[in-house]
Amino acid sequence: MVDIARLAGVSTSTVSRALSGSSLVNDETKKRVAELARSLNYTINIGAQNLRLSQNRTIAVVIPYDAANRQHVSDPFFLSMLGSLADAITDCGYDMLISRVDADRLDEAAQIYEGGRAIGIILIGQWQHHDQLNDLAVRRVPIVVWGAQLPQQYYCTVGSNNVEGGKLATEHLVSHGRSRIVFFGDRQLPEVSHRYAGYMQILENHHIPLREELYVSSAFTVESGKQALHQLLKSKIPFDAVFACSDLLAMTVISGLRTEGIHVPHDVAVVGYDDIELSQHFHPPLTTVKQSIDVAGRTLVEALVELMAGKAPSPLLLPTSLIVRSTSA
Amino acid sequence: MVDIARLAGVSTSTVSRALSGSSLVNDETKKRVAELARSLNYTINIGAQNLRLSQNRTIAVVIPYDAANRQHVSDPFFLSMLGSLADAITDCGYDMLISRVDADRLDEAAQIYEGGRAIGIILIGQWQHHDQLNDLAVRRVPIVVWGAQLPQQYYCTVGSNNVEGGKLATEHLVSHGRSRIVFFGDRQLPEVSHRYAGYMQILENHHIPLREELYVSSAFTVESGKQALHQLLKSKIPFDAVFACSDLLAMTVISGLRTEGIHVPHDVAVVGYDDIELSQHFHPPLTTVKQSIDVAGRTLVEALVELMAGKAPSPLLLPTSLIVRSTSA
DNA sequence: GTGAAAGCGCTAACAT
DNA sequence: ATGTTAGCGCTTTCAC
Repeated sequence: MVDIARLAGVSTSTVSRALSGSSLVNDETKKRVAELARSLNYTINIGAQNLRLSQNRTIAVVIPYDAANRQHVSDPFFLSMLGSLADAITDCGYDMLISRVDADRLDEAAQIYEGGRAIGIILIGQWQHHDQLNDLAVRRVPIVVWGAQLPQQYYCTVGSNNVEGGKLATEHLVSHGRSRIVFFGDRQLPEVSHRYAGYMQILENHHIPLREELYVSSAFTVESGKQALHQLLKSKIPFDAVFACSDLLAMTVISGLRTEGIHVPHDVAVVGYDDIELSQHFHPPLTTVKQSIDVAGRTLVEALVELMAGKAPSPLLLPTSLIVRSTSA
Repeated sequence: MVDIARLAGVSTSTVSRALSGSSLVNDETKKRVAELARSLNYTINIGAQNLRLSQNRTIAVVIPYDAANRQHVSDPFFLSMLGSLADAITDCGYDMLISRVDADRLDEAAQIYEGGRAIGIILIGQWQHHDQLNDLAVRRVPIVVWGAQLPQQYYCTVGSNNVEGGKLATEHLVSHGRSRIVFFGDRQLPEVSHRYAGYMQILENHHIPLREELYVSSAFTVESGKQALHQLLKSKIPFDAVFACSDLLAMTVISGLRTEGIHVPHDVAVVGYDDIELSQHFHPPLTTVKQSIDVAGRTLVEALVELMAGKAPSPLLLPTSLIVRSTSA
């Protein structure tokens, strides 16, 4: 900037004003400065500008990871969420910083905000870290979490209506005459526990006994899904349907069943969750509970913007819908 | 920082030194400062620190978008790349900024660097923007591009060996007795054109005539794939195999063929490209050319780090391998 | 319409 | 072992 000022024969103040389009500066000077800047490939230093203005246009997206398995992001739904957020954040004129933090040290996420790295945080992956998230909210860190709404919650969540999703899937299976429905997922996770609540409710409505042995715990990975299915088959517990907590898990289950000669949907009906793009191309095309990823991304950003504006957005529940295809008919 | 200094009864310099673990400061003072900082939830302001030290630990990942279709990131391979980069960048101790820029204004990417927003750029999506990328390199912007190595190239690329990939797929199909192999993709794109070159070469080796009508142009989207397949089927051109330029496209093709009563692999063999996670769970499990996403992410980051260190890393070609499953047997 | 000067939050000589 | 001072690149009062 000093260089431009020297070359243009004006002061840095004038250059600054010219570049920001201030009306106080002579049009001719403006033009001269603009040209000089272009020819020197000069761009304003955002860090310095931010410092001076005490401002910032960066939103951080935090993805916690388990220090134990240190597994990387691979679930298609999460990945799509990243894509959706990239678009939504860009569209709102913000920059997007991606940060992975140790799930046991979520408070580190606060430093991104408190250190001025970003003006707000979107966290994907609520897992079991309710208390840590509450701590963040109490510290007044502007944070919006993708996940389930829980009692005693001080932070803002955006998530799909998991109870409804659980009901939709279960009702559909029951209405097709299935009664031994395996619930496939990890109900320790808030979102999954809500889906399980929906599942239980529908069973109760239809006076179908809830069987603990039909609950199969599995994390959101292919590996975990394979193992869980293996256990289930080995146990010889009879079942005629599976409600899987993600499409990835549903596809894993269907593949596994197929290699055992069990036919989907004839022997076992399967319903997934998420409606990732590939689900419609799977064979058989997957019946699933749709969470709209586009809406999710936009809503998360909107909620965060509100929060940063000093308002207190209430937790948001996005509608889910059942997409009936061929794995359940 | 001023506050802490006042409360600790020392100067800001001492606080700064204490916080950075300088050996010049009394252990007792250090402890006092550290405690104060913790209790106030104080974190150093990275922006100011960067400004003062003229440093920066941020790497930008740029994803160009077509202003025309403004379609968002949705290809599973790209998305996985994002995940892989997030891990690789984090592991190297850098922050990751995601930025979408208009594909026709790639020079805007330079501002991310020149404006001090990031110290280096990884660009995913070379498309047809060879010249713009060269301009960036000439401007000495540290940039590494995921894509194909082209003649007259001044920027550094990392990409899989697309010629080899094309050969692998085609050789495999030919060796299974297929001779009317549809090439499914957009050969305007550098990476795809290399795959096409490999495809042509193998046909020539086997004295199989190259037929222009077996080239089917399709972008990397489901929609585009559906349409292209529709055109192909309508044209009644006979074919006994398809080499699709992404797994997503391959799955789209297989679904489309199935609804027409065409059996894969009996009537038509299909080979995809990428080996995304879902390919093994597809039915039938997809034969495909694997690009290792983990290696890709790490390699991109390594190349960029070298580049930033002032070295001139040569374009890198990652090996590909054929994963034979059931769509081609 | 333009310049001089102060300061955003931090660090590193240079004192002491 | 600690304080004083200057300055990273920018914007903005306040003068003129």
